[in-house]
Formats: sequence, structure tokens, C-alpha cells
Amino acid sequence: MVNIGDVARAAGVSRSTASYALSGKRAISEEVRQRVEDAVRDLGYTPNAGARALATSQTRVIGLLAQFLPDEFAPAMLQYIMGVSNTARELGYDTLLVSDEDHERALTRITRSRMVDGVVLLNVAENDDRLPILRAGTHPAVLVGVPADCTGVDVFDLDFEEAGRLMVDHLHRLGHREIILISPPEHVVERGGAYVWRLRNAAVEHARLRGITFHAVSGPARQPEIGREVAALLDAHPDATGLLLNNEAAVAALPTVLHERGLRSPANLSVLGRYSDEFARTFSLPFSFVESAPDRLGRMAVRQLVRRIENPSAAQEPHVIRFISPEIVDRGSTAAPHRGPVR
Amino acid sequence: MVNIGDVARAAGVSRSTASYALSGKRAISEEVRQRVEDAVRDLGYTPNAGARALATSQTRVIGLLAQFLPDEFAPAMLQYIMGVSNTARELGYDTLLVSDEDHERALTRITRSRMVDGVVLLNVAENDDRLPILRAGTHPAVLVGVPADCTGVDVFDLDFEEAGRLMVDHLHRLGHREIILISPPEHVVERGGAYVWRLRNAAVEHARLRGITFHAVSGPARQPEIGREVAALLDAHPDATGLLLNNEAAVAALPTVLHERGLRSPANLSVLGRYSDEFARTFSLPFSFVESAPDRLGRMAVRQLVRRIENPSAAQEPHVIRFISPEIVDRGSTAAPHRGPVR
DNA sequence: GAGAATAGTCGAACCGATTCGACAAGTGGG
DNA sequence: CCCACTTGTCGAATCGGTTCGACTATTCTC
Repeated sequence: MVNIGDVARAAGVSRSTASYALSGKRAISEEVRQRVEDAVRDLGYTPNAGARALATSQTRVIGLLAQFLPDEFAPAMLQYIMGVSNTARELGYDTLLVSDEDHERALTRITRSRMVDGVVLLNVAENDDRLPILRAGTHPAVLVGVPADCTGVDVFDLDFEEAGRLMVDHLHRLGHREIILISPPEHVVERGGAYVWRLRNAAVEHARLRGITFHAVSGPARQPEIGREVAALLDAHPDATGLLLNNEAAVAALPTVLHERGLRSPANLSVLGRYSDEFARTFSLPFSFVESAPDRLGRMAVRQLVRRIENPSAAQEPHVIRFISPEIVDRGSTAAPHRGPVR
Repeated sequence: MVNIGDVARAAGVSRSTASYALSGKRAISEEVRQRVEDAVRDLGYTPNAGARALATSQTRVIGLLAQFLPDEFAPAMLQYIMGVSNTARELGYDTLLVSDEDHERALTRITRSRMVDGVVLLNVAENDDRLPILRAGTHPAVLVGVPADCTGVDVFDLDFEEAGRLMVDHLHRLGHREIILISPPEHVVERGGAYVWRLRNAAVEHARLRGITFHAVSGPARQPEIGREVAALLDAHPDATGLLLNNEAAVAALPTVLHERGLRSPANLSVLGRYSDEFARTFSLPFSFVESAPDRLGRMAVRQLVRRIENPSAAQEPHVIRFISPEIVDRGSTAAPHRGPVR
């Protein structure tokens, strides 16, 4: 394998000169710089990442910790991963994907061994066991998802509370007075998935203020159970005219459920979901929804992480919590409720 | 940061002794080994990955090259990634995820800089531009997907030709004599997605031998276009009693299409797809299908890659092309065709 | 025209591991 | 009792970069 010594010899200079010629950290005559670059090209030189990491304590790799939880909706995960990975690459970083079951050990491993310059954590729980490890170390970290204690880390997420209010208000303005909200399974909450109750509580409270009859339930994240659950809910609340979905599996199941009962949206039921544009497109979901923008969140997270990594003064800046504002993508699945029962 | 020198000092031995105590590559007295291990624990020592890579020329990282092509069905990708990443971790490797647009440069970069010990390529095209780069280098590589020229690499894939025959035979045995096959878009073929024509050609040929009227078409991989296309196809071939799907988007669209036209499977139409079990579960697809086993393929690929990396003699072994045999998962969406037209 | 600053280059140290060869002490065989 | 061998340890070299300090030659300033 060709190393910088070979390049230096071919260019007739010392190793240090070759290094400076490539990094530009000291003045080098144009002529020498050219010779070095020619040598690099001729020999096909690429710096050894390990050696460089050893010398500079920088790896230009970020760690991406993504857990694949059996009852969380998997396809959404890919978009976060893509957002992170693509953005990292644009900024000159590679992505080390960690899907280890034991995230705490994995985190310790990749940071203490200095495999990465910083980490992005997905699927952050309210009391996430990974956070103490992070705080004990010195690596910058950015979270997607909001823990109870945000000290020492930067946090990005959709504003789920605002999303809850937005969804309720949207239906309220159209005239709906009885609404169902389907959330992810209760054990997602127990595991610390704060986005579930954030949206729910805000929605419940807002509905109360507006005088709306509100049924907040959680449903399984798996087919076909969720399909049956959705059907049962529609039966149980025949007067409900609006359906809010914070459960992607429920969204995926809904078209079939509606078809089977001969219901149409928005004629018989106004439907408003919370998921990503990509998800909607892939499955041709005909429902209006609040965009959850996983790619955008991934992008913001990496941008901030790289700032912290590269800007020594940024390390001193206070940590940020940034919520992106929910926006409704109108697909025409909401309308004023019919007067009188249509189901 | 604590290094092996600190450990050695704490244990009262030399650095080399500490190293040997931890690696076990030379005999070390039980007592010293214990002291070293205590020191490691007390100080929280984790070897520096860069330094180790430099010294051993091994990184214990594998590269995973996954392209996210705009018209290929994305959710399937996650399962390959999970299969690879989880298996790698089980075998003691981390995964560097490369989603760079420019895969060729990315491949050169991660191999020549020795960031990885080997690579797994997903979504391999028939004349894949990444292969020459691989052959020019010395890193072991494993592909998922079959290129025209397999020299120098190990290859794993579903046996798509056998899958095509299996699907045709399955319907033929039930008595079907007119069948539609929907493949991915033609430009997937043009880009080198050999699995498309492999399955199609085998199916066409097999249908010819069996005297079956066979309509092989390609459809878009996007909603809602694919839904319309499927509907149009059913209209265009009213006598077709069997539908084969090698296009995941078409599968996702089918339930709605069937509902809209009041068709039921298998009463009016026998349906047989080709996708993964996970995909079927997530979207509650009620169709029988040939399991494409992305997790299993990812697992096999990594196993073989690690064998090549770790076993110096394995490097000499001839390269393998291994096809996994397609198997039908029966969901009851195929049956004997009705006599006479039912649609 | 002297002294200071600048440009351009080099040698050597360093980052943190692994590993080779050397060596001392202990063990066994003839 | 001597020699060969094994066991346990250490010092030093090495992997391939980066970077500091030193040095020379040139340019600038007053």
C-alpha cells in the first residue's frame, strides 16, 4: 500500500513537506505542491484513516445509533438513516451505523475507542440510558427525540405538542365535535417514547378547551391487529366524525378498513395522520397528514453535530432544543362533518 | 484519554506485557493478567481504534454500500441493512454505511484509506461500475445481487429464475391458463437490475412450455401510477385468472385496486407476489408470496465476508455464487380458477 | 545596509496500539 | 551437572500519518 513516504520520495521532498503540501497548513512553493499532487495521482495515494485518526484525534466518522424496536414502525427508520447518512457525507463525514441490541455498550465502545467524532441518537427515550454515558464522555451528541433531561446534548424533534393542537384545531374549525385519536401502543410510552403522550396530552387538553368529545386510545403497531382495532373503534364511536392517527401502522391499515365497511373519506370520516411525505407517497395514502420530516430532522441533527465537532468555540455554546413546526399536507381527507349520522 | 501505557503503569508492568495480557498471544502469569484486567476496569480503558488499525491493518469494520435509488422500492432496503448490520455486530464488526451518490469514489475512499476490512454491496447491477474498483483493490467483497461477471467476489441472491418457474408452476397446477406478471419499471432493467429479467424470462419460458397465455408487463414503482396501471391491466386481460407480482409497489397498491372493483382473491383472481415476510406483515398483505428473505441474504453475505477477512486461507478459496431457493408462503390467495368469466 | 519578517523545507517527535527479539528464571532429560 | 526448552517479561521497532521547532534563503523596512 502506498503511503505518504512513497509520495514524498516520488516528489523528491520530505514527508513533512508532502503532508503540508496536501493540507496547505504551511506555505509551500507552487512547484513543489504540483509535484506532490502529481505523485499522489500517479501512485493513487489515499491517506490511511487509522494513522490520520491517531495523529489528529479526528476520524471524520459520526456514529448513528438506531435501534430497531420490534413494535416500532420500521419503514420510518430508513428515512432518518438516509437523512443522517446523506447529510454527513455532504459535510465530509462517513456514518458508522450501530444497530447493536446493547446500545449502551456500543456507545461506550465507539466513543472510547475513538472510532467516531460524535454521535446521533435516534429514537430517544424520555429517560434514555444512553445519555449518562454520553455525558460522562466528551463526544458531542445530537438527539432526535426529546429526553426528560437535555443537558449536555443538542435536541431536535417535531413539535408534537403543537402537532396535537394543530390537528385538533383543524378538525374543530371544520365543525367536528367528536374525534378519535389512535396512538402507538402503550408500551412505547412506557419505554419512554415521549412523542406519544406529548401529542396526545396536548390534543386532549386542546379538545377539552374547545368542548370536543375526544377518545384517545392506543393501538398495536402490528398488522393485522391494528386493522381490527381501528374497525372496532369506528364501531364503538359511531358519532365520531374525525379520526387522528399518530400510529403509522394504523394509517397503513386504514384504507382497507374503510373499504371493507364501505366508508369514504372525507364524506363519512375526516382523517388526519402524522407521518412522513415519503411514507405517504410510497403507499399512496390518500389522507391529509402532519409531515414528520424525518429527513429534515436527520439533516438538522447532523449539521449541528458537525458544527460542534469542527468549531472548537461551538463546543462552548449552550445546547439547543429545536422543534420543527408541524405543517399539514392537505390531501383532501378532511371536510365538514355530515349533519346527522351517515354511518 | 487513558491508553495502554496508563494501564501498564497501574498494573506495574510494561506496555507490551499489558498488551499480551489482554490479547493472550503470549503466556502471561495469572497474577499479572489479573492485575492488568483490574487496571483496565478501574481506568475504563478501551483500545484506540485508530492505533490498533494502524498496528494490525485490521479495523473490524465492514463497509455497506447501499444506494437509495429514487424508483426502487425503499422499505425493502432497510431489511437488508438490518440483516447486514446485526450480523456484523454478532461477529464483532461494526458497519460503515455508505449512501454516497458517487459509489465508485466512496468505494475507493473507504478501501484505500483502510477504513474497512471488506465490503458488502447491495443492489448490484449487471455491469456494476463498482466491481472494477473492487477487483483492482485487495479487499474482500460480497455482493447481494448478481452481476454479469462474478470473478473475484462472492455473490448471494434469491434464485429469481427458479422463483419465476415456481410461481408459474404453482398457478399452472391449480389450473390457470392465462396469467399476468407485473415487473418493476423497465429502467430498472436498463440500469442493470438483473433480477427483473431473470424472473421474467424464466417465467415466460416456463409458461410457454406449459402452454399458458402469459402477459409480462412492467409497471411504475410509484404510487399512484402503479395503482392505475394494475387496474388497467385487469381490464385489458379480463380472462386472466392469475396475477404474479415482482413489483412491491404494485403489491402495496393491489388491495385498494381489488376493493375498488369489487374483486376478491382468490375467488376472482389468484395472486402470488415476491417480497419479504416483514413487508407482508407490516402492511398486512393478504397474498401468498415468494419470500425474498433480505435479512437472510444479508446474514449470509456478512458471514462469508467475515470468513474471508479472518481466515487467510479462505482468501484462496474459489469465490462462491449462492442462490437461495425460493419458497412460497401460503396466505391462501391462490386457488383453482373459476370456470367461465366471473369479472 | 542592518535587522526583522517571511517563505519554504526538513528532521524528529508524537499519536497508541502490536509484535519481534532478547533475556532471565525455572524445568526437565540424559 | 549441563544443555535444551519453556515461561514470563521487557525494550524497541513499527504502522502512517501530523506538527513543532529549526534552519536557510529571500524580501521588506527604515
